[in-house]
Amino acid sequence: MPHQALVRKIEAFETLSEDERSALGTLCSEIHHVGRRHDIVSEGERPTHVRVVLDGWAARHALNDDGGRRITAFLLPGDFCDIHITSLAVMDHGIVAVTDCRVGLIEEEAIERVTRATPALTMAFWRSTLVDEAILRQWLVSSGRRSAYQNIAHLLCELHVRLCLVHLAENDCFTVPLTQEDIGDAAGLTSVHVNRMLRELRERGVIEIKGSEIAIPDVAKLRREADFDPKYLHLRRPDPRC
Amino acid sequence: MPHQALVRKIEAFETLSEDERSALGTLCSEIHHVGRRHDIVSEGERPTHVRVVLDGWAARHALNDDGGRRITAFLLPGDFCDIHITSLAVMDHGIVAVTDCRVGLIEEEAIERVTRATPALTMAFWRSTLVDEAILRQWLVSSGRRSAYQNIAHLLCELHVRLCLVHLAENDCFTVPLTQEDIGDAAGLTSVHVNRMLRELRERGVIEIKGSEIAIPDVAKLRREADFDPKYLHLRRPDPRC
DNA sequence: CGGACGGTTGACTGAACTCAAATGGCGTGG
DNA sequence: CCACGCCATTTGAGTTCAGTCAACCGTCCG
Repeated sequence: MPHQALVRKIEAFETLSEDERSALGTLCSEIHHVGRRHDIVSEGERPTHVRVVLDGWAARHALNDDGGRRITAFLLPGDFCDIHITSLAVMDHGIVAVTDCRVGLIEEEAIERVTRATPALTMAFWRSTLVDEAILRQWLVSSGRRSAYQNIAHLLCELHVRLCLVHLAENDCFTVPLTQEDIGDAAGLTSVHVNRMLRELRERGVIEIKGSEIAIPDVAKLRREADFDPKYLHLRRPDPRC
Repeated sequence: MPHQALVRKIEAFETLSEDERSALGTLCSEIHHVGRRHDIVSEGERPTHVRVVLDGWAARHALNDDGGRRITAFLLPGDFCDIHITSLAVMDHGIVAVTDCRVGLIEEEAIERVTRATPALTMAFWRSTLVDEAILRQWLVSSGRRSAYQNIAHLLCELHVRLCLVHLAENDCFTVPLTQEDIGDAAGLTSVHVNRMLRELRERGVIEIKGSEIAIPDVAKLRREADFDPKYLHLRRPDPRC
């Protein structure tokens, strides 16, 4: 089952036939392994392939001139790096492996071939990019108009749903292989303040942390406190687990 | 010249033939006028057309539960509302007219027809959505990793370039029909603090404000202070004016 | 065993927010 | 043409949330 996550992610948006599922399986022409903290795509690079994360976590990030780093997206198993990036432009930011990753490389024309053949996949790819944008917008709301506490709570809610989609969250419990520094760079906070907010989340009983495992004892409560409404993730059906 | 801005915007990304330019002219099936502060597309709506701003300014915005408002994008003349939105999903945010607007409505199949016929336009549309995403990422960097002063300076730099593209900035001077409240909602700040930062920008001599007219006496200096690098806007050619 | 890395905590600082009041421009209607 | 109200801008004073700096701890791994 090499592309399990990819199929599951796409099926969050569109029901696929057996043929369409196997079409997805033929997409990757090559598979790379990228070690933790190494670049999957570097800033300034001109990508020749579309990439998809098959295993592990990655992060888009931009650096600013006074040494600051901002993570602008997390890529989970099943997520495309940039489905329309090929031959278009130079990367204005980098994508780095947060954990060791298995990354699939897709020929540009393979995407065209598959989408021409199966409109459902075209739809699913489009919707997937629309959702990526919606996530960016929610991060903006979190950054400027939510408290640090809500910001992090909202991020956890988002990760919870997205991990659910690819079966990486069982019983509202999942692995978050991020350092508090990573979370801070994603939320626009310092790692010290992330630590304080995580403590508060623990003390208020809305999350439980053991190492990099996070459990959410009361999903509704966390979502209420986070001002989280999963609508923006545009899931196909209201999955009872998500 | 009804769609001047649209042609100019697209030509920032791809050189067009006369045929392609006139193909753009046939896109809109209908033109609406939307008054200032009225919705162009409302949250919860299921759009049946793609929309393009032909005249005036609009803003994407999301509201959160404690009354906060966050603008996540400004739409300038020539900008599409959402080129892939049709029939895909319910809007998870609204688009509001910042000034009186002329908005073009485009049938979904008109987009398909035009892009099938002219690959250059397909390219240009894709690149345009990639740039929209890049702008979102830069706003995230501004929000969490730049000072309020830099945040606003960066926004002004962005608007300057984008207005240049559609010939709405002559001699580094342009109209910004935003209230300080609007700017605050876009930058993730309060209008009071926006006011203070604008004063500082004025006092430091990097901008001049007269009503809603803004002049930038020294573009390089403003960009240096803002940590602004226009690379992320992926312009086709380094236009000396931008 | 020792060093590196990540997490945790405390004391202090400061940037941005809040609240409040005053100012100024502009359109409308008397 | 003035008076009025509305809206946006401007400024000050006080507050607070998140950042900074620094120390310490725990654990993993070479």
